[in-house]
Amino acid sequence: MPEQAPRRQTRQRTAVSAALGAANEFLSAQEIHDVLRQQGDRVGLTTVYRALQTMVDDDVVDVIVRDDGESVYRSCSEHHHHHLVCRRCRATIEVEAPAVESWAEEVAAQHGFTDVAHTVEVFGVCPDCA
Amino acid sequence: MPEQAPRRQTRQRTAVSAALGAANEFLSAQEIHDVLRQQGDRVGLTTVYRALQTMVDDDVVDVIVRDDGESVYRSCSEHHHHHLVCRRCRATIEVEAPAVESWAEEVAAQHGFTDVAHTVEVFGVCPDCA
DNA sequence: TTCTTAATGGAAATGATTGTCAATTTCTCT
DNA sequence: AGAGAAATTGACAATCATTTCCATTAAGAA
Ligand SMILES: [Zn+2]
Ligand SMILES: [Zn+2]
Ligand SMILES: [Zn+2]
Ligand SMILES: [Zn+2]
Repeated sequence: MPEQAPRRQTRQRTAVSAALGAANEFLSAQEIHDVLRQQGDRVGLTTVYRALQTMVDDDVVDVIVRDDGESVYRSCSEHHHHHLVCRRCRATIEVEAPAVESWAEEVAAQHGFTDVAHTVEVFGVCPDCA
Repeated sequence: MPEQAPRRQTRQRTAVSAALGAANEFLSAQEIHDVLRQQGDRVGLTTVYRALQTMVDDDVVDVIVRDDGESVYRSCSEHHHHHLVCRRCRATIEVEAPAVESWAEEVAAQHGFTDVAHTVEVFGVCPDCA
């Protein structure tokens, strides 16, 4: 039973959530902040970071860390999935990976590992960008 | 034919390479710098960063970005592989993932993606730490 | 040995993220 | 509606890994 922290509904959180919902790609906190500013939504950058953090904690947003170390966020479906990301336009498709799930379990078990988790991302160039 | 950049053999690069070779785990640049200092090898932190970067470019070192955005490095075998990492002691095992390789190809092809790459890491608690 | 140029390293700069804390706002209770 | 406790906000400072700068050093070819 994951402790439900109290979450108050504020203009700022609604704005961040809406911005993420409108995008199909992973966005950084700074990018979200920029989007909001251009829309006229005045939200502090610190607040954007905090809103994203709570959304990640609540499992309503996925976060991945890019090669350059910057974290990027995306509104995703709730069931377990992975991502197919275009490295040109950053369009993102959620994909299921049953073969990977079972492989991860298997290889972990073979080596006696417990409490297993895994990260899987696929990158490429999408048809539109090719 | 990947352009071979000229690489001079220096005391510093040898030291970094040796430190990585002696470790079984992923180490950050700072950690490598600390290890060298404790051994009496005086190497500038900037130089450690540069040595690691060239090694990554030359494909003799693997790098992954941790959740906190810090890059960590490890001397790995040359063939394509993935990692099973203990989140307690950080012991690392190289693993093959034929099922994952074919799945990645497949899912990318299904969506018309080309120039495909992927990242796969498995985390857990090793038998010694359990 | 001489020379060209890659390599080094200390300090300063960069840039994302987090900490601080007073002011504001949400939401419950009356 | 009004009061009050507690969560939230936001401007600014602080942190911290990594990069940039640049003058000095040293590897390797001739
Ligand atoms: Zn997702
Ligand atoms: Zn490896
Ligand atoms: Zn362990
Ligand atoms: Zn693979």
